[in-house]
Amino acid sequence: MNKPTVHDIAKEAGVSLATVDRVLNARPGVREKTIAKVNAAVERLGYVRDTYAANLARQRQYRFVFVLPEGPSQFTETLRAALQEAYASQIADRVVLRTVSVPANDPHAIVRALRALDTDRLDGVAIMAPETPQVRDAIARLKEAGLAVVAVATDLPNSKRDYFIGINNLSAGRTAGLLMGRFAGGQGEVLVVTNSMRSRDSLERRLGFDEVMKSDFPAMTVLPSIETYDDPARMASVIADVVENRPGVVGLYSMGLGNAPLLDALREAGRAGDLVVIAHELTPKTREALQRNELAAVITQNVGHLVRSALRVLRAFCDEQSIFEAQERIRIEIVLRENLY
Amino acid sequence: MNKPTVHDIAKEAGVSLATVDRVLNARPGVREKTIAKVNAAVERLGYVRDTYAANLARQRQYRFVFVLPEGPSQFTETLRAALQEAYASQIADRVVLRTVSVPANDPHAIVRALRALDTDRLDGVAIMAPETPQVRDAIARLKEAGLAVVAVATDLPNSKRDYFIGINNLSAGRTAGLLMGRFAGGQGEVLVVTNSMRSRDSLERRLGFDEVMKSDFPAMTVLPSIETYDDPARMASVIADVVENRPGVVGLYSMGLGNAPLLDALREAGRAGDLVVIAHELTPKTREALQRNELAAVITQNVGHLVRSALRVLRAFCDEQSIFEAQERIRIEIVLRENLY
DNA sequence: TCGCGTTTGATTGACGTACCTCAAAGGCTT
DNA sequence: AAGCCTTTGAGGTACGTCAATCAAACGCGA
Repeated sequence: MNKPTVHDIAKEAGVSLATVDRVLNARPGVREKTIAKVNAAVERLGYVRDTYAANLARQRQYRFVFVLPEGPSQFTETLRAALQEAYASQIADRVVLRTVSVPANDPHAIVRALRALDTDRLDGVAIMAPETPQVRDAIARLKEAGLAVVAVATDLPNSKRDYFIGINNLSAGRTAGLLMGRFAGGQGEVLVVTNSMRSRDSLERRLGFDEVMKSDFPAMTVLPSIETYDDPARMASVIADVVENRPGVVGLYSMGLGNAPLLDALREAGRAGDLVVIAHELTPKTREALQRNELAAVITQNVGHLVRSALRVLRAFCDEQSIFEAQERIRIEIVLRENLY
Repeated sequence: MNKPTVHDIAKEAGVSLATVDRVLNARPGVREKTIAKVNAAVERLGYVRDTYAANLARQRQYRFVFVLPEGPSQFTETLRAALQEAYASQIADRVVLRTVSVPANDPHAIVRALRALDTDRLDGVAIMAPETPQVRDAIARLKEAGLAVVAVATDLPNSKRDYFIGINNLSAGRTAGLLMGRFAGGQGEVLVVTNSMRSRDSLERRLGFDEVMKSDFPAMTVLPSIETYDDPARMASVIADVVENRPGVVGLYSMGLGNAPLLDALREAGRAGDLVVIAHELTPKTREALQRNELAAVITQNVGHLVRSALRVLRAFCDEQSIFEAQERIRIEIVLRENLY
């Protein structure tokens, strides 16, 4: 009735414990025929290795580093919090975690941080950073040293990272487009704002947004993207301009970070709740705006999942195990006033 | 640098291993002062018990049973699949799982199944069943026997269950209402269908739907709920009636199970893609309908989360540990054509 | 200072797996 | 059939924790 152990396998297969061990751990010196016998016994008894006992015996440690952008952004802050939480839970079993902060938009600093990692004392790295040629090289170095490398939130598609954990920004943009079109009734102009179009995320979101607008809501006009460069004053003037000179604007899509200034500017201009406003990332600010009907929808990803998934995937790569894709797929979540949780 | 063990604690506190063990496992025969010394050492070194080594030594087994409605419903089928998956993963470490199927709408059979459970050979039960007085009593018996009991997907609010894992159906209905109102443009009539209004889920969803319709979209009219009793013919005639005699109907909200007949009937009537149709539960059928624009939105819960959460919560109750609420909260997910994953 | 009960220490053997060593048995070639 | 290499067996130690035993030290009142 109880779970079979290696001893049961040995008995069932009619071989010694040492042989079972050799087979299970793919050590050499066992005849094909014997291997088959052991595997058959494993099948018959439905044996599954107790990974925790195994890790205990093996004294396995997973030494991971998270390289994250520094600075007081809501997103990275919640990410850090989620990391803390995950570290305290069972998911971080046998994991030793460290975080390294790097200036968000300084490619050299990122590269320096990646180079500074002691690859001998490390098993895996999770990176959130924009991709540059130097970053690509630094990642190649990590891979050559035999580390597991995953990109988190922002993909590094052209580097040798093992896996990307995050949402597809093209789909996120398409989702925003579909929501915008349906909420706005398929008529009118839409303003698109972001802090910077230099980020791949914004580019991809815009692309997806436009695709859906064009195919599904041809009667709507999407205006060129406006960049605010994290400047609240610029944001305020953009909104003021819309209110005064653009009566045809019915919707506003905020693709990037910095929703707080946007929401403030809208409230100031007296247009909050009047336009269909769609933004990304669920934060205390956007949450409040949803509740006040100042935001129509927020498109987001669950940061807790992001972190847990990163840890699972890093471990899987370290153990050369396969990944259960469905579990690791990060969902594009749509949050309205009523499903704020 | 390495994780501290009980040995390190003993050294740090200047006591023996046996004493550390007594303190950590709350065994008697230790002076208050010594307990404090040990706890201080635990604090200082940041010791965390290796739960897996502990479970290994303790030979801990979690014997759980899932009581699920039988019959070929898409929802329970995906639930069973998710359970299989979870069982194969790390989450089910030291868990021995069994499922019991009961006829969905036979309260007596459910009670019989619950009574038949051998409480001596069981640590926890997860139940998905409608609440009746007899079910309440049966659950009280399980609790008296010292088992952990959680309700899954359908709450049993008046019984002694330890926890409910699932979405708030009032909020789900409100979410549907908000989507319906915005998608339909705040004008026209809405038809509401369900297989049966006798289920608490349908009642609560309808309540939430109406609340939002009334407060946010007063210009819309919500028609009385129509019950189809799982009868495709009845569904077809309902749809035919709408198409012929109800030109004012712009939206359709399907609250319950049985979306397949609904979608078939709509397609037959040539109105697929014409009405704003909102349904619950993501299945292959609803997924396909989203892709064809025959469904505007699906409101769903992630069944994988549901199952994993149930396992985690059952374990937590067995170990008298606290629950990390935020992780166990099941989200109301909104799925459109573009975020089908 | 004796005796008694309480508190502490020292030690041991599990749990399921990994990994190592040494010896024995087996098969193959010549 | 001897010699050699490959395969297998037997046994041990370790991992971190639990749980138990028995002995030793301690504190306290009389």
